[in-house]
Amino acid sequence: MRNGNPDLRVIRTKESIRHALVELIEEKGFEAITVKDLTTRAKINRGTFYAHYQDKFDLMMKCEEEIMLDMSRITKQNFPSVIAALKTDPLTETPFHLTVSIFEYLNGNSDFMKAVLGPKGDLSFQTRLKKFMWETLYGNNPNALAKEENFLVPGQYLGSFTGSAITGVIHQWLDSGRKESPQEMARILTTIMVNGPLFAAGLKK
Amino acid sequence: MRNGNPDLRVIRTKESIRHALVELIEEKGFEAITVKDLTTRAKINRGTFYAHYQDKFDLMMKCEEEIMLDMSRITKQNFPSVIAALKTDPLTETPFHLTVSIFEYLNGNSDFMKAVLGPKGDLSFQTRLKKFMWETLYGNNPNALAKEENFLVPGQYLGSFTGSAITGVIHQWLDSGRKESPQEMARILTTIMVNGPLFAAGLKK
DNA sequence: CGAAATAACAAACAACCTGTTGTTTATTAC
DNA sequence: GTAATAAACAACAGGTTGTTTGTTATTTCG
Repeated sequence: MRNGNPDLRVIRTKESIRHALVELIEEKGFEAITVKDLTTRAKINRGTFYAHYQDKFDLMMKCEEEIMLDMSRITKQNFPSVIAALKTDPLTETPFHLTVSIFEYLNGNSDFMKAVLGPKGDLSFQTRLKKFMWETLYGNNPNALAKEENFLVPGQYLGSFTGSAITGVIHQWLDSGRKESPQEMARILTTIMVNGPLFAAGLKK
Repeated sequence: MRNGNPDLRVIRTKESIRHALVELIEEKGFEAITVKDLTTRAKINRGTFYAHYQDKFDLMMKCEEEIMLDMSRITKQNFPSVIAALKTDPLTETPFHLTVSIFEYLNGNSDFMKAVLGPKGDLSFQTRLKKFMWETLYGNNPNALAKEENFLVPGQYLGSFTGSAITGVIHQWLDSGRKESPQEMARILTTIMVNGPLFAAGLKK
């Protein structure tokens, strides 16, 4: 770094480390990874790792931060009024197109996402992702949410139900090889959300 | 142990270790716990720990196994035909009473459950719990599930949606202090399942 | 191009955690 | 009471961490 210009060596090193991280999470799980594992796999000196990251947790945090920022950008820039659209009509095109965009983004980052959402991944990231989905759908003020009068149940349970459900579907999609297209996944998710899981299973009416 | 009689010291030691485990998961997260942490907190020698468990993963596994066995027992003994009941009428009393029983059991083991489901908990246990919820509702044969003709979406996404959603609601309940009774939680969960998350939020019709 | 800046390197370190060893102590059965 | 059995223990070797050293290689900019 000099005059704000990035050093090519830094970029190469960081890319190498992050690639090693994804591989190792899938192989042995995040908790079992040692810094030595990462640097051996990335073919860099162990001291170099500590020049860029405090520890493996710091590395993980910075990778996750990038994902969350991207997802926020997609949501807020392209679809500023998802909640409004949902309130007038949940079947409108806006929420559907947002869902397609999210799945398209996940498709491009599937390696990392699959690793951190998998059984050897990072639980705190799941929690953040659930909360993101919750807030994207119902807004980011849980107190206001809980006081909505036309809710049949407390808002917090609606939020946790929905956030977890969406995250669960995303994980299932990544884990089973992304056979469905983002458009198809958006249709599936919208169908369950609108009809409810029991009706979508043919168990109702 | 001799002639099947339990040694009082063993019981004391194990209880002490498990109590320390719950405390430490909430404090620093499972992955950051060392065996030394556990034994210091439990006031036992580190070698003693290895006499009972292979490592911290073995300890965790045995604690989780107990929970899963209990939940299976509750489901299978008292409600052998939840799926049949759901197919005839999801609003029947059987699924509701099963839900109450599950929440009552979770209420009695809330310390451990809250710890392992929390952001510093164990992801593989969440996966097992989701699968358990999935199978309890829709049966334990994913292939048969995917081939059901009256499904509006592929069965695997219905399963992951529902399993994750229920687990998410349970976690929210544990995390926000279990203010609602098991009966009230069963009502909330049943309401969202039957009506769907959007209708339950007043966003539909 | 050449000089200055900076990243990456190997090596070494004290501190810590791990899992195993052989030994001592406590409990149980006869 | 005593022998058998199992739990609890202290000490050890091996590995990881995070940091530091002086040195080399690469990149940036004038």
